[in-house]
Amino acid sequence: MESDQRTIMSINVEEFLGIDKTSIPPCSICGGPSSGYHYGVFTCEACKVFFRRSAKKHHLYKCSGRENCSPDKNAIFACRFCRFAKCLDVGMSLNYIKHGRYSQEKKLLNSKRMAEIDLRKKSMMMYSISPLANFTEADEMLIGCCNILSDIHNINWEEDFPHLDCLIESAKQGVDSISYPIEQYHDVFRLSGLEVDDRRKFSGKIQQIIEYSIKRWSTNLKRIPGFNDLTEDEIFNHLRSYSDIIYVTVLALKIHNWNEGEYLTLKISDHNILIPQRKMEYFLDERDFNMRKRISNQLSKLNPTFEELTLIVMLNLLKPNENYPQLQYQYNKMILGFTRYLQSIHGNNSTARMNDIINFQSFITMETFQANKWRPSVKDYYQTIFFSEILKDFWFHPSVLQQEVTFDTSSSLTEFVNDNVQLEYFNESVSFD
DNA sequence: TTTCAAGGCCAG
DNA sequence: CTGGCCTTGAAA
Ligand SMILES: [Zn+2]
Ligand SMILES: [Zn+2]
Repeated sequence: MESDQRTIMSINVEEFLGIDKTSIPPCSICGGPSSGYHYGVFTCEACKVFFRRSAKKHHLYKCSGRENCSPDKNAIFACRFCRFAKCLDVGMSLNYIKHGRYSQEKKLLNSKRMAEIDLRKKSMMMYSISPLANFTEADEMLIGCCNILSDIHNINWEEDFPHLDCLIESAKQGVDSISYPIEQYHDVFRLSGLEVDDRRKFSGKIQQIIEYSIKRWSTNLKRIPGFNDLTEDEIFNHLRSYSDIIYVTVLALKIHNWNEGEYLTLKISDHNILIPQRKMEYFLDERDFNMRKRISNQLSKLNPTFEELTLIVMLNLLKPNENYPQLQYQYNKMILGFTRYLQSIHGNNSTARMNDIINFQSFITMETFQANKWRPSVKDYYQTIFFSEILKDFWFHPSVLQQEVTFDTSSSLTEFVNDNVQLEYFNESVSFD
């Protein structure tokens, strides 16, 4: 009954998607923000008044260059000759003046206005063509990130794990042997160093694969612009803040599958290790166990495509922070590329889908935040079963457990933010303290 | 009524 | 001359 709805972040997705109906094409002359449709063309206030004055008085502008000057980065057109020339070229005309609100049926303009229609088309083309360069980059970013995520999981098992059969067999034996609750196992081990079952046979083998996967993440992420000047250690450090996101990919790619009856299925190459839930409850901390199931449930509701999965991952990994400000640009590209992907798949419903995805992403952030409260208490046990130095460092490094989870309003995702769309989290039973 | 550009005003 | 802001009035 108590539907736990939280508004952690409210965002105007319309604006974020750049499909806000009130948004106006940029100034066709200088590229700055336009103030509307002036003399037949979308222009800014400055270019509007510049054109009017220039067209009314016959100014004899001269170009000191080669009559092909462009506005500078601040959208300031230094050369009057070229500015006026561009106005004419784009089709500004004192004869084309519009008053009042826009008509629903501009297409029914009479033939006398055909000239103006052509000019308008021209300006509309400028509007739609100029952002394309950015879009191309953004699309490439999305495709590149998808490829990287795919490459990470495209493992040549024969080459990298020549004795995989043995490894799997041993892991299965370990699973079979699990027969005591964590407390008993851990108490006995702590006091006497004895193991009441062979769970370390399982975890020890699995940790080899996890370590190997982390390595693959680090090396492949290095291919992303923004990461390529970082060392692999730096990427590793960055990555360990996002182990829950990595787990999302593990679930999404069905490497872990909680949805097959009483078993958790662990898929490694073409081997399946079936772990009865009861044994899993003996193996994982209860809160950990429950969290993983919750994530699994939410994820199957979302049922993301591979591209969407890529976005969820990159939304986290590329989140700009003070250490890596260079990620900002890549992050923006990613979001733009993904936005276009969503629009091409869902059309008008892309906003709703984007909401679902952002909700899911925030759900994960919230889970991580909650989990980091209890994780220190299970550190001992987990470091017993996952004993390699790399994994100790990865899961239980102090910086991971102490990290703040912020829903910061300065991220570029929320820069586009406004408070029109209320996001709803957890439409069912997930409750926090 | 509301929307939206034209043109005036004025400081820089 | 430039350009932000405001008033005015046309059009839907
Ligand atoms: Zn302009
Ligand atoms: Zn010039």
